[in-house]
Amino acid sequence: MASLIEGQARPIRLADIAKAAGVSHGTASNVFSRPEIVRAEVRERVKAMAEKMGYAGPDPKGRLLRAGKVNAIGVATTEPLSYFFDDPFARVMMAGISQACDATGAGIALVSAANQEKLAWNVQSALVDGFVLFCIEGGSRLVDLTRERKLPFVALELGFDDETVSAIGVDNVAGARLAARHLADLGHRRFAVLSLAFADGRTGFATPEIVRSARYTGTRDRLAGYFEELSRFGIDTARIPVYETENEETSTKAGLEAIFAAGEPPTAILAMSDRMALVAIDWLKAQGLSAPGDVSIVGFDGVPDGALCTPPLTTVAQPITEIGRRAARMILDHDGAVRRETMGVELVVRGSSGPARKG
Amino acid sequence: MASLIEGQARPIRLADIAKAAGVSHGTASNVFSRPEIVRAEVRERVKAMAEKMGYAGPDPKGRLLRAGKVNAIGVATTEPLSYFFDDPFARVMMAGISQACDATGAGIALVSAANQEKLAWNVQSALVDGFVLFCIEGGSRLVDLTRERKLPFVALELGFDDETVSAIGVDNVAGARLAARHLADLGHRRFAVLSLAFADGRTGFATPEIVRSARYTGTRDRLAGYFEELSRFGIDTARIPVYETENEETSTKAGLEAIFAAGEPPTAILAMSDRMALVAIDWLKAQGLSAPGDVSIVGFDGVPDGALCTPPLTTVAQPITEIGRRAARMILDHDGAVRRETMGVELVVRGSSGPARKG
DNA sequence: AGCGAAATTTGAATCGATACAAGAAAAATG
DNA sequence: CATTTTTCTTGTATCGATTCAAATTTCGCT
Repeated sequence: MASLIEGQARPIRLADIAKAAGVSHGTASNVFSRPEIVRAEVRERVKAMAEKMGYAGPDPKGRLLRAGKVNAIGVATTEPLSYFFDDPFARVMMAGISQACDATGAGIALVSAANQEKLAWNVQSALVDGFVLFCIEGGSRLVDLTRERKLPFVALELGFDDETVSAIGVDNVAGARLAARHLADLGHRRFAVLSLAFADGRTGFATPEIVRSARYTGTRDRLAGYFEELSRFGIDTARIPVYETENEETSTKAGLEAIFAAGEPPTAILAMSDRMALVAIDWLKAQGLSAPGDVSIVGFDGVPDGALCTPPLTTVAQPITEIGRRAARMILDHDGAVRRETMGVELVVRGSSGPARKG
Repeated sequence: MASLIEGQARPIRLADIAKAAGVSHGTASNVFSRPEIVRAEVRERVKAMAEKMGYAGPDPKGRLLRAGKVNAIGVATTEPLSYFFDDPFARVMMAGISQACDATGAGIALVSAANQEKLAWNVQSALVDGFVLFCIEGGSRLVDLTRERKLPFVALELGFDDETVSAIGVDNVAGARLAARHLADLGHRRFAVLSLAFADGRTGFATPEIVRSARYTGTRDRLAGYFEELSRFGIDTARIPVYETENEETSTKAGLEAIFAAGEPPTAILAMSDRMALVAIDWLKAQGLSAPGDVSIVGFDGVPDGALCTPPLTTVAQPITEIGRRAARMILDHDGAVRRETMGVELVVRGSSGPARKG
């Protein structure tokens, strides 16, 4: 059976009601966008006609072309869209972005795609005034793609050396040092590192070679911070296993297995993300090991979940919400300048780290 | 100081590079949208010119007007945007919506506003092909506003009698009965209800009068389900306090205080949302009462947080993700028909409910 | 009634692309 | 070399509004 929609040939345009009401395009437009400059009588006549003809109001598609501004910012990632709602880090970040958008009445467009072609298309065709980029796996490609749009954009997590792109991130070296010092102070001497990616698509133990040629400087900086600090305690960092994961469960578990399979197990794990740290806590429990009894763990990020798990996670907390707010504001009040901001971090000591076992 | 942006008079258009490359609009357009039909030589010439002039590629604003389809669905609420990332129920729902969008490559536009005028404007000007409406507080206004756009939309939570709007919800009566029976079976006889709103902007104990004239039929149905079932156990439902909250912390605590201040305290609380149930658990702990020792609690929704808290929450679980997926698909493959779907619910018994204390 | 000022209304131009019928050029065929 | 095909290219119309200078109407006042 034919639906109501199919009945009407095509949607009513502003021009249609203008003609029907016997006024010009311009006046009809004014009735909706600046009603105060139209004579009351005419205004009512046009409105009545619009009502009668079932006019849906000025179509934003038309307005947009004329006005040029969408009043929305795009948030893009190479992950699927559900990442924004599943990942705790992303959620907190989005909350910050939301706050800034709420304050100015701007909207948020979520942009993503599983595969490369679609990502390109989605970034190219997103109706936004600028982008906030979640630079995780594949971040550099995303930056290149976005640059093409010639719209303002901010990369989150400062993962790039490239000084020409605006970015907000944290002091990775300082944060990593905080974590390392905390564990060293507790007497730990045997460490392992669960690392984020140094380059796209890698997984497994990272060689010094890989570290040196890291594309993601954030990862490199965190490792550098760990090592610098541990060196000061006389620890031979060359012997510390560094396992690169994809920051999710499977590869993190693989990393833990590899780390604990090889020789003398660590008494402390430095994880470059809370996500990996939380997986590690679960994994240890499953192995019959206790945290912090047998192994201490310190994460990085400061996601809320870390406070809720058992034991609660010691971590290097980033001001995630504030980063999100600032990123959104950078787009919203964009002035053409490239800005690179570095935020401070804070060590939050909770239950997952404790004194090293004697012996 | 003048920025680079101010330097160039205005962004380069497709027409500009067409002229510069000595081809027509049409050909230039084809170079980008259907490169295969343009002779290789010409194609390269145009592309080179585009590159040289710093053309950002076809502007989606222009394309949109011509094409008509945005390829994005709007998700709207009367709450601030951060609601989508803060509220556990919303998050799970959004995950479902995201999955459907990922599958078809569609984008998601988040629409909201704190105040009424902005809400109207944001709904009117959202660049989307349809809406999914989170009908919470103020949902009916949102529906009215959205209807004006004459775009397909789906109301979540079936909160309306209005049979002309597409909606997806759950069988509230059946779900409520499940919860009530569970507690009655455990021997409870003194109940209290933490209720969602019956109408906008109300808070406090609900009179039969208020219940009768409920605008939100979802709330009414849940209450009816509770009462029907409890009646079968010979419980006088007229004596059960029903406190209407705004489904957040403050008013829920106020409700608990009011309930426990009045006469004989309940041994079981029926909460119409997990959110309220979780607040109740915390509140009881703070009062030195234990759940389920002193008071049993059963929630409604089945958000993941409920499984994690202490004690874990017994609740009536909705298939939230599936609802989200279906809602998004309704918009994505819209066919003009009004659809109203009712999903089943499931009682998930966890630690927050236990046998009633003797005496 | 007549005149200038103020308030409205008009209509063409513009925003930036895509679609398509028709024309032109190149390639294939006799 | 003429003719038919095939492959490209062109130019115009269209998508749906907003803007703004110019034209017109209304109004207040003498």
